[in-house]
Amino acid sequence: MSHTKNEREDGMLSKNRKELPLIDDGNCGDADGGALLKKGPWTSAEDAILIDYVKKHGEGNWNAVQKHSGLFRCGKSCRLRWANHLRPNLKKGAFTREEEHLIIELHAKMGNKWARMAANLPGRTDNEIKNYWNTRIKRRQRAGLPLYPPEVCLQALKESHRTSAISGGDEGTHDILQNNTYEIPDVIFDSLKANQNVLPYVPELPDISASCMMMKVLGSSQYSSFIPPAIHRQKRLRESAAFSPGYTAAVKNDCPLFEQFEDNMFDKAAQPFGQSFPFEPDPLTKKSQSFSAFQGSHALSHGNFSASEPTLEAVKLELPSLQYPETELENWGTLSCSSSLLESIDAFIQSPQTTSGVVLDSLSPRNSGLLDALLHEAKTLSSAKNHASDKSSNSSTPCDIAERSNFNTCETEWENYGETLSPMCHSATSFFSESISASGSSLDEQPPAETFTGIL
DNA sequence: AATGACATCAACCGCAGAGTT
DNA sequence: AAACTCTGCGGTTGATGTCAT
Repeated sequence: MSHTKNEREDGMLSKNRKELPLIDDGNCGDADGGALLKKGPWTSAEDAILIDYVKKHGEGNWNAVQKHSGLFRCGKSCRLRWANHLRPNLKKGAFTREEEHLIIELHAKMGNKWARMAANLPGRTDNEIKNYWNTRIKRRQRAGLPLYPPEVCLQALKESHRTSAISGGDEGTHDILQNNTYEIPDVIFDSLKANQNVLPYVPELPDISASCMMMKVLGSSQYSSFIPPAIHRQKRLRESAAFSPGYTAAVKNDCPLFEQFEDNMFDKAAQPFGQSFPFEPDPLTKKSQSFSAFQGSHALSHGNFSASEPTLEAVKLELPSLQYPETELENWGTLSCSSSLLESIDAFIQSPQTTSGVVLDSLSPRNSGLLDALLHEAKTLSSAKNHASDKSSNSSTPCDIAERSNFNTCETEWENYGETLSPMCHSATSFFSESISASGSSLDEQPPAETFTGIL
């Protein structure tokens, strides 16, 4: 591929980029003694030089390449070219189905950790995976489909329950918070690797570590106050900002109620939390920061949407992702769980924990990611209003609650509650409803109707 | 055939962490 | 301890290809 392109480039130095090859100002982010460095596509001649250099000197010390080889490329560029195109054992061509499955699994676990994902896909580069995922995002956004198959989401929910049960509270969360690298246990990857050869996908997913999803949530400013100082503030801001523009636009357009919520709710909601409310009370930035709470609540937010690709349908179509089948990957297991899962969400929303636990809970989103983040948000908001009601047992899991929940009641109450408060009134139920109306057009992305009848 | 929208890919940029001086 | 360098990562952009109209 790259070769073909290079050959073409060699033959036709036509368009501006080739006629006037971009010359770096000399630093390429690095010191290089002031030499003019070329940018833009690599030619096969340059490739040959680089390959030759690496053969002689080995990888690394990329900044020395230019000095020793006469290649007018900065070290970064050389490293990238080598890593993505020239190094041996690179697998070219489209991803196989197995690889696609694996990428989805890995992304559910890790988020946008392309390099680490690449480590689990021999011969593939982080750039390839990243491109694949971004393409997938666009494709599925357009089709109104979730990024993650329900199985992955369900596993996340299960994981969250298990983690909660084991940690008996927020300790586990704190552990994870402090371990901001959110390492995935090797055993999980071992499991993944073991499954690599038995794909197409088996519903019996390896343990989905929801912590990664949570960390995506934590990347948002909502939880920035919980992230230990070890995480660079700039990075936190960057991460939280990554999704914000599109999301903000999306909700403002798709969920007009949020305008009211935005203006009124956070003042109200913040009161019970005092200074602990996890937003910076900067009046100048209040809007965006406040909104980040919801941005953060969407566990799929960070990493699933490119900040450069804000789409209006993103939120309403992506939020209920766990309700959609991955028709593209039809083996993602049964969806029978989805409706109960859905009910669980609404039921759990409807059954906030005791007031005494509210503050603590609000400060400690459990490490289940997607679903718990959603639930956590809902609970937090619900608690702001629902001081008196302590209807349900704290020990109830969403699943337990779901079994005895009244779906309609949930929805009604949320409608009432959310009328002036929250985009989450569109959450769970409403978002799902909206999403259903947006059906994909392409064959592999068309959501099967039967799935939705089970939900609604 | 022309055109525009979308998809794909390669490459760059800025940042952060680790290592070194 | 501070400054510097190298390396790697993730986000983003731009060029090109492909497809539909």
